[in-house]
Amino acid sequence: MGTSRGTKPATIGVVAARAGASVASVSRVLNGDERVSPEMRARVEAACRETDYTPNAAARSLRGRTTRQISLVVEDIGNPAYVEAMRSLQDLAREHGMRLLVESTYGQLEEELKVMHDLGERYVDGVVLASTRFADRLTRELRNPAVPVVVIGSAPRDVQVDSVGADARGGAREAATHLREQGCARIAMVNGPVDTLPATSRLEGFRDGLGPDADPPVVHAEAFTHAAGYAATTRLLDSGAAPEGILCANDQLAIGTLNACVDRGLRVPDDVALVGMDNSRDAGICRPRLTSVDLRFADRGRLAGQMLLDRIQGRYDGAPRRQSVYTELVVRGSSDRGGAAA
Amino acid sequence: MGTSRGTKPATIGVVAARAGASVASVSRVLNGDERVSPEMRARVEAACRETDYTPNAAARSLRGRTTRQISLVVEDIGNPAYVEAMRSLQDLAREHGMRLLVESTYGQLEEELKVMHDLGERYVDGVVLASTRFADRLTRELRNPAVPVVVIGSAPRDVQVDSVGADARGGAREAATHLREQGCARIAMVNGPVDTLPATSRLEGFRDGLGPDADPPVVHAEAFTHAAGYAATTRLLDSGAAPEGILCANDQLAIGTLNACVDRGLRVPDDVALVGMDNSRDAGICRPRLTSVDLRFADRGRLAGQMLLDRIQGRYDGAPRRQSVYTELVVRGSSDRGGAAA
DNA sequence: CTGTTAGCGCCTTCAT
DNA sequence: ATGAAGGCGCTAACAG
Repeated sequence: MGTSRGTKPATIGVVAARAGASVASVSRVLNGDERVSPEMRARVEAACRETDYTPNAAARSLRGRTTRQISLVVEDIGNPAYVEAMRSLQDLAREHGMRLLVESTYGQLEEELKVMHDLGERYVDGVVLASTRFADRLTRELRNPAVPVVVIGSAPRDVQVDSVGADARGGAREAATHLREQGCARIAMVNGPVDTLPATSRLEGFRDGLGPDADPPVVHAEAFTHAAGYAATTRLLDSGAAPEGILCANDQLAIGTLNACVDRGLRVPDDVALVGMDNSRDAGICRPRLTSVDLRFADRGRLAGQMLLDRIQGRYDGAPRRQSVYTELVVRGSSDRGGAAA
Repeated sequence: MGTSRGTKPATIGVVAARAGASVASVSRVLNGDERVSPEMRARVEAACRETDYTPNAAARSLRGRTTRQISLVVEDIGNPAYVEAMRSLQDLAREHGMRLLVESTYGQLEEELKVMHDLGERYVDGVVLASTRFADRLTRELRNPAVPVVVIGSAPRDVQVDSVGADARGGAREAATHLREQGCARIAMVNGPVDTLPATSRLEGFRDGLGPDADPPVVHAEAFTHAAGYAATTRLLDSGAAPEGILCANDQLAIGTLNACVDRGLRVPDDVALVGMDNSRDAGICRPRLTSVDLRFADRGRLAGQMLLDRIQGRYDGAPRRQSVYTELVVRGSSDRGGAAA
């Protein structure tokens, strides 16, 4: 026979009738308008309770042209770094009575384009975009989005959009330097897919750290995942490189690299020292723990959300702002050949 | 000066004007109604393109009383098992032109209540709920939800709601039996928080597997997290239990347990064999790899989504349906004392 | 095949 | 302090 969901929800009109008031008064009470007598307020509130009234989000959105929803678009929600950004963003949204939608595009340009295009439907008030492959088409799409957009990560220089970057290049440089200081003779890099922005900047930083004369082996993984890191490292080791230190472009790759090394009987950090990037949750759950460059995704998620709210709530309406956070090398056991850290 | 977002989006009215048609015709074209002449269709489509028209989601929702959004409510989005459910659910949603909202409640009853209450706003067409602590109040709330709800996990017997369970008790039993077969003399359990449903059923299964005469040590972690698993295991080992096998109530706890063992110099699986539950991504990223009971969260996410769509799209309107999936023990290195598996 | 129109539920001037 | 009424953008009758 079906559930009792048949009883359709009360509207503001029903509440008004029940309270012997006008819809306007009910609306005022609902929205905390001062200009209502205490008795009226009491009657309306009682009526709301009695009718189990809840405002209709669609009607409010249509009328108020605001949805109280924001969206986070990431490439792969399996990546713990994005999960951290998501979490802080969700907390922020909640503090402001907003909801968070999550779209995972799996690095498919088509998906990202579709998501950005759908923004025209205005089902969200704004978007935080964490994308690694800014193709030309997406760039163009971003020139005039229907709602505010804030990018987490490196936005191309010619794209005019708010962004919260991190000095990944500097972080990679520091990591490479650290590996040298640990006495690693040959240092290699397990990088991300060639066509991604992070791969570019992190490789630059890696080379910065090793100096212009070095010609270090670099392999590119097919994705920023454990499996891809494992496969890429296998290729690297099979090539006979025999590195004493490896910088991985993110922690997921580093975990894959760690496992590849372990499975070959290499001792970490004695035979080979490892450094990852992101300092995500992954870094603490392996043994040895992973040295990693903290790219502060949680902070950046919140910062991005704040910039977005500035736009949404009209507090800021100027030229695109580019924020950048400091990065920090967190040394743990995977690279500590002195023997101090765990 | 601000961006060019000032140009407000075209409505169906301007498209109609531009095409020299009525709004009805435009609406028909938009919705694939057959009863329009090819010329009309062409004109309207051109006008849509020229005006860069995109339908307004709020107006459609208000009119059609459907939002094309569903929501996933989980306790902790940091748990990879939920991430898997989320992923498959998002894929399903996308296939049906729907969007997914994610709410992470961190096990706060207040948050869950609020989320369930907000459903009255009808900002989503339905909800998939993955909750571990069904308090009485939530149970009551669930008695008459504003939109369809499907539960992933064990719904209490007296709650009338669609659900997709897994035979966790049977899985735990199988895991305990497996540990016995591996020759573990003393077997302990690192369980989840006492007041959670999974903790109960998994403990039952664990006891089933060890037999009625056993009185195994059981510690309860404060949460289903790595850190809590580490802490609980430390307590267990400090108590002098010296188990040769440990069943952990989920993979996150198991990772924590693994690290606690490693940090104490215990060899896994030789000194102590470990089994987790969920068979999430975590199980494959540690060394040794984690033996785990597959609770099939990805499958269950999709199944839950399908049951939800059945309700939303009116294909099913009967009594609550309870599905349950089989579980499967996946043996890996952490418990393999024979020496076969990796 | 095409157009006109009512109304989804709400907020907000504008009057009183 | 309260009420009446228009309209947000769209779809689905209903009329022609």
